[in-house]
Formats: sequence, C-alpha cells, structure tokens
Amino acid sequence: MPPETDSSVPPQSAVSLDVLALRFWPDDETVHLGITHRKAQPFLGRLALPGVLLTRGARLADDAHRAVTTKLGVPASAIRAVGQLITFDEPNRDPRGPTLSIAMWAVCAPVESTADWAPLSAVPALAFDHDRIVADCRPLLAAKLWSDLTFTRALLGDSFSATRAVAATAALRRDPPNPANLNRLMASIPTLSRTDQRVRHHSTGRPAAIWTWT
Amino acid sequence: MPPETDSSVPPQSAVSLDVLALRFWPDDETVHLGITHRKAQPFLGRLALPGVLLTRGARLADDAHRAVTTKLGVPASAIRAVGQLITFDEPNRDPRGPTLSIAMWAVCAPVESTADWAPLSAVPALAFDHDRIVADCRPLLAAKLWSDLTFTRALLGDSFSATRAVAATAALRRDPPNPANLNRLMASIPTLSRTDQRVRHHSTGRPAAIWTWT
DNA sequence: ACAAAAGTGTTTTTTATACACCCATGG
DNA sequence: CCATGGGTGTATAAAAAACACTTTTGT
Repeated sequence: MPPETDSSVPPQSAVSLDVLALRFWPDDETVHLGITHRKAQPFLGRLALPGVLLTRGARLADDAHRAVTTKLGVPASAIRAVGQLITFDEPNRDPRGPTLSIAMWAVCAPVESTADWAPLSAVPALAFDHDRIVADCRPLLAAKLWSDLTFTRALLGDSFSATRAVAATAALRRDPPNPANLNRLMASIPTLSRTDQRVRHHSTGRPAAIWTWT
Repeated sequence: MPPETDSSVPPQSAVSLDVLALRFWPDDETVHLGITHRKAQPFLGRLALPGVLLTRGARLADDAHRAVTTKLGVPASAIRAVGQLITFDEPNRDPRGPTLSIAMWAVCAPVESTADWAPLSAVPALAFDHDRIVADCRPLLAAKLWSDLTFTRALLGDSFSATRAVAATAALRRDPPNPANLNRLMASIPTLSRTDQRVRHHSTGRPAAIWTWT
C-alpha cells in the first residue's frame, strides 16, 4: 500500500453548505434560527449554523437535509422545505483552508431536536463568517415571504391565523406590517383562502381568522 | 511510482462554474452570448458555455475571469464585470459524474476573441444542461438591467445613447420597452445623466441623446 | 412636406402605504 | 361598557404602464 501523498493540496476549494434553518411553531412568538455548538475544531464549542461538506452525487437539497438532521437533530420528516440562497466565497472564511459555502434555507416543523433556537432578532455571535451569512441572507428570506409560496407555506403551516401571519412578517422584515394591509395581501394570493374558523391568541380582543392553502 | 488508485471516487461532487458572457458592442443590434466549441470530451466539438472547474483558493470572480479568457479568448482586460447567478445541481448534468455548476454572468468589452457570439434571442442548442442554464438565468439577467447598476453600466458602457438603452432592454426582456418610459426610468437613476450630445443610429428620425454615468 | 424615430405631457392602472373607524370578545 | 386586538373601508402616495402628441432629423 503506497503512502498517501496527503501533502498535495486538493485542486479545488472545499465546498460546504450552511443552512439557515427556521422554525415558527404554534407557540413561537417569533421566527427562530437553528444553531448548534460545534463538536469539532475549528471553533470547537462555538455556536454556528448547521453545515456539512457537499456529498458526491447529492442534490443540494439532500445535503441541506443532512446538515439539519445531523447537526440540529431534527428528523428528516420534520423538514418542511428547503431552498437555495447564495454562495459565499471569501477565501479566508474557514481557517482550515479555502472553502466555499452555499447558503440554503430550511423550515422545520414542530418536533424535538438538539438544536439551539435563537429568535431571528437576537442571533448570538456565530463562528466562521456565519454572522455575515445571516446578515446577508436575511433580506433574501424577508423577500421570500408572501412571494415564494413554498417558503411561506412551510413557515406558517397548512393553516394559520392572521395573527401569526403578522408575527411571522414582523419577524422577517424590519418593522411590523400593517395588519389591515397584510390581510388584503393574503386575500390576493389565489392559493390562500380564509375560513370561518377563528382562534384567540390574546386574552382580549377579537379572535383572528384562520387561513388555509387550497 | 505506485499506480494511482483512480478507482477511488472523490468524496465531493466536482464543482464547475459556467459563465453567461454577454456582449453589447457599439455595432451590435442586440445582446450576444459568448459560446465556444468544446475542445475535449464529452461533447467534443459541441457548442457550450465557457466553464471551468473551481480553483482552490480562488474567488468565484477569478474563476469566472479564467473561464472567459481561456474558453472564449477574451483578454482579461476586456471583462468589464462579473457576478453570481444561481447553482445548478442535477446529479446527471455532466456524464463524467456528479458536477455542480455555479452560474455566473460576465460582460465583455469590444475586443477580438475566439468566441462564437449568438444573439440572446437565438442561442443554438448547447452541450450539457446549458440550454436550461441559459433559460433559467435569462430572467435573472433581465431583472438586473436598470436595478443592478454594475451590470447595467458594464453592458451599456460608460456612455450610451437612448436608442441603445432601448435595444439592450428589448434584448433581455421579452418585449421591447416603451422608449418614453425607459427615458424616464433612466432619468430617475441618480448616477445617470443626460448630455447634450446626440447620435444617429438610423438613416431617418431624430437622433438620440447620449447618457453618461457620473 | 413626409416618414421615421426620439422625446414630452398626460392619463390610466396598479401597487403600496397610511389611517379612520367598525367589529368581536373577555373582563 | 370598556379596553384590546382583528378587520373593513377609504384616502393617499408612489410606481408602473399606456398612449396621444410634439420635436427633430433625412429624404
């Protein structure tokens, strides 16, 4: 068995995939981002986005699933949807050597996991350039709400109250939306319709209507 | 010299970078896409987008430059700007094995090259999944015009006539813009201003104003 | 003068935003 | 019956699109 010539650097940069895993469960007041303490060097113990190296032959969606399941402990069945964001290519973003990162989003359904979940408005400092990834991708996520319906449905669920629609929108955008206008925005989406059911989120005030996808 | 164990598959998919290289030179009536006959298998001799494998430690912009210079014969100094589009991850998009492709755009200045240039409205069939890449990326390019000013300036040049602004817009969008409205759109861009100079593109009709970036 | 193309003025449509006020409910 | 939050109606603003018409040129 000939000695491996590990001294020869690989011809390509490594390519990793980092996931902005979101959750907005029925009892969540805001959208949360899934993060985890790193189990290995570098940045051992530090908080970071769930990430994996790309697998040969895998789709990006598959690798995103793997990152969420293995790093956040979320079962695959609880991943409602995933999608692509942008690629980060700073050569020094990983101290181990040049590593591209393809940023993806994922939305997780309510389930037990080993992840830490930070409100999107209070994400702690993260390892690598993950602070920058979160900062750069946040406007992209905000733009997806109500325009990328796969993303929107995954985040809000198959049926949701108007109150929660307001909360999700407030979490992703800078300032909270006008509830009256958001109501009309939802009414203008063909695949979304309002039901007669109402639900109460506060001890007082009118209960909110339930909306469902058709 | 021990035999190379080429039978061991690499752990990651290869990652290539394919470039939608655009030109819109003073004498071009429409925007053209740079393509080239492949010099190697697979698809030897077939037309394809210029593409390269990622280089370790390189920025995506560097590799995009390399693809345009080596595959299209465009000197580096003639590449006005480059940028990122989206990543394609069909596992079977390359017969040699799983290969991701990061699609980039580039804009080339007038200069001699070895490339074929096809009008964007008449791109011939291409190798790999490059037809799909062009189809998927075209709306993204259309959206960049007049909103991504780096892209817009690279395409139209430092100064350009209103007539050419109309032609470039018609080339990237489906149907031609209303010249009156495009005129106002340009006037609303702070870094763009109209000069007193006029230029004639047709044998008849009023000559068009020249616009410049400030 | 006429045809062709650029550009202006103006209207219309659409979309987004704002805000006054009515509705439903628990205390 | 009042405070609270949901929802409707409507006004306002901004942006986009449409279209009639004027200007500038070569023939």
